[in-house]
Amino acid sequence: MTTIVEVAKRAGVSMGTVSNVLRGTARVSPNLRKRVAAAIRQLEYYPGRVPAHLKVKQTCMLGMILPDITNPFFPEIMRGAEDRAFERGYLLVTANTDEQVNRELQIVSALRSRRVDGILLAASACNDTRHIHAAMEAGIHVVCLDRTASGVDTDAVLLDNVRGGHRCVRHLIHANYRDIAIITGPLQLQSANERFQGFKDALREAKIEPTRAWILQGDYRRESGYRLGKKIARLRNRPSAVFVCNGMMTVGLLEALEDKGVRCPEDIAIATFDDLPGGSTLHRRLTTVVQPSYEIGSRAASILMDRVEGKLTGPSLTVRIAPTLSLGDSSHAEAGKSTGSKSKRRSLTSVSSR
Amino acid sequence: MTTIVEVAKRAGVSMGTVSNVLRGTARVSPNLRKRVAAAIRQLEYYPGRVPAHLKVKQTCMLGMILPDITNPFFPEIMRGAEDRAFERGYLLVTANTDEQVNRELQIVSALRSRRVDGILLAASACNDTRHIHAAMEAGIHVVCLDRTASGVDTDAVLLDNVRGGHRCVRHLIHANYRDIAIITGPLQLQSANERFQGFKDALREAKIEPTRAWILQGDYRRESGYRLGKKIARLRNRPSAVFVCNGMMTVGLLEALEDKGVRCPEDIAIATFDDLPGGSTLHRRLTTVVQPSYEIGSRAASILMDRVEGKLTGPSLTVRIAPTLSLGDSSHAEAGKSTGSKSKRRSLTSVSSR
DNA sequence: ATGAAAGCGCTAACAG
DNA sequence: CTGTTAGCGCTTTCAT
Repeated sequence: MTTIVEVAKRAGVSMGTVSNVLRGTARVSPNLRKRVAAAIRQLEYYPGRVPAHLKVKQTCMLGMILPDITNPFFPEIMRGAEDRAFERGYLLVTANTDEQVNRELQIVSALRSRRVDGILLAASACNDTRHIHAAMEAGIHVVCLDRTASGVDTDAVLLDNVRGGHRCVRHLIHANYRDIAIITGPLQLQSANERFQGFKDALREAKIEPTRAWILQGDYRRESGYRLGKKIARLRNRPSAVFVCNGMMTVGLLEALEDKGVRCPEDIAIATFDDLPGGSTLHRRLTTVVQPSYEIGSRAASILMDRVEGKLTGPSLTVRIAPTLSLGDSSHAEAGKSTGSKSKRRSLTSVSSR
Repeated sequence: MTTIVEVAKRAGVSMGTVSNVLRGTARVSPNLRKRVAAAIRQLEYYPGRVPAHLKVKQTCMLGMILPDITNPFFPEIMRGAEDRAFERGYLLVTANTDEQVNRELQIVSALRSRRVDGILLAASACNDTRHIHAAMEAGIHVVCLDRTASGVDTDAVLLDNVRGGHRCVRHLIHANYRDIAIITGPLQLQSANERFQGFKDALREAKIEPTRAWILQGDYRRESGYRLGKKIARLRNRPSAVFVCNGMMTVGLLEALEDKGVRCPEDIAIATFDDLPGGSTLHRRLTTVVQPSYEIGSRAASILMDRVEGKLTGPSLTVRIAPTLSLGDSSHAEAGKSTGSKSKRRSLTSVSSR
């Protein structure tokens, strides 16, 4: 492997000079600069950042820990983060936890040993966050994404889940559904809890008493949507609408309903969090709370790099991002026969008007 | 930051000894070993791999270059690769090219400067592969995924595209469709070309003359599927079936058909490469050539690490992975009204029988 | 079995 | 402006 010394020798200068032209640290005479450039080209020298890191305490690598990139919610987040990172010369080291704290622990450890400058974390549902604490104490910046790590004071970029759930359910109520079931996420997860809260708020506002049997706890995964969908289909007093707290569960729910011959929206209305996998268009019949995932990743990465570079200091920040309500016809019984009407997508704020 | 020296001091041993207990390089007396362990715990010492790399020429990081993680075909590949990598102590540094060679070039460069041990590459469609050549000459192992980099002799894990296309189209023919259109991928891409080849082979076998106007070139992206779908819908002599060469374009095609009021399969049959985003179940009506994406990533990563570790030597390997044909009813006109029949999924080999 | 010491490739003072 | 030099944190001989 070619090193800086060889380049220096070849160009007949000192390694300090080579370093200087490479990094622009100091002014170098055009003459030498040219010779160095030539040597670099001839030797195909590739400056290595690894040893550099020993001096300059930066690797320009960010860890990105996600539950599962296979969940279509996350790739967009990753793109958002990557695009910002790449612009600023950072690379992303990514890993999936499958929601297992144990794995999260190993990953954090692996990232620390590689000396990443910071970590973007969509924390697994668990109260044991000692590893996060430890990392932060060691000076590694952490920005939480989508969900916070419980009991740790980090920067965070989160969706305004309460609001999303609230508006979504309110929409159902306004559309004249009053018997509304909910399929929640795993309630130990902050986001799931908040969406549930939004649901309850909306019911309370409308003075609707929540029905026990219509509160079904899922785990954000397809299987649970399927299982609970079957349960709903079998219910003697079936709700007229379901609010589903994420996209994967909605996929499962739709399968279950199809299997049971329950039609949407004729027999039951659906409104859900998350675009379904593949973008909304294919499923434009669904009414969904759309999360600006790309922006979530993008904002989080920017904050993280600002911290790393010292451009951002002070107490930790929490950014709440507003979701958007996309109106399909899964929540309008009379629209059942519609053929291919485009869904309207409005900013949530504007939806507040009836 | 705690360093190995401080640990050594604290434990009252030399840094060499600490290193030895850490890496198990040499036998250390239980006594000292215990003291070292204690010191490490007290100081919360986190061995860093960065300086280690200066001696041991390995970073245990693999680069993974994909066109776009947002394309639902890739997350599974990434999981496959990551799972294998993580097992063996490697981390993945990922980046997306958006099919732009220029960006690919920058990424390769960034990865090289971080001294990754090897690169998993789903190459962008381009003939200029000097950067790949250069990387390989510099001793960085490259394994191509899904598509090869043209003109470079690397290991590769590819789908058997010709076979997939062939079987899929043959299935259409057996189902009595003879007027078959194709929406290809970008033909400068090997995979697109091969699928097209499979299409042609199947027609030739059935002695069907290909119709010029039914050969539509797309670019694997949704928009092109939509555009070409409209074109098909407008055609005076409309084909009775379409073979679509990837999932994203099928999404577009379905949209276009819906917009034009063309029903599938009553008006036109569809068979496609790739599960649609969200898993097959939601779209189980579609007949698809299913790629074992997880396995592709998994195999590629294993080969790469074997190369890196010298467990695999010799000429470059090409693994061809067999796809699976999943029969839906999008390719059976009479099944149009079916409500929720499960799709049958058979191994391709068994499909060879009529 | 353990310690001392010489680098790995690069950066950053510091002299000149 | 340019060269010299002293590390960065760790591994790895090589003596002991």
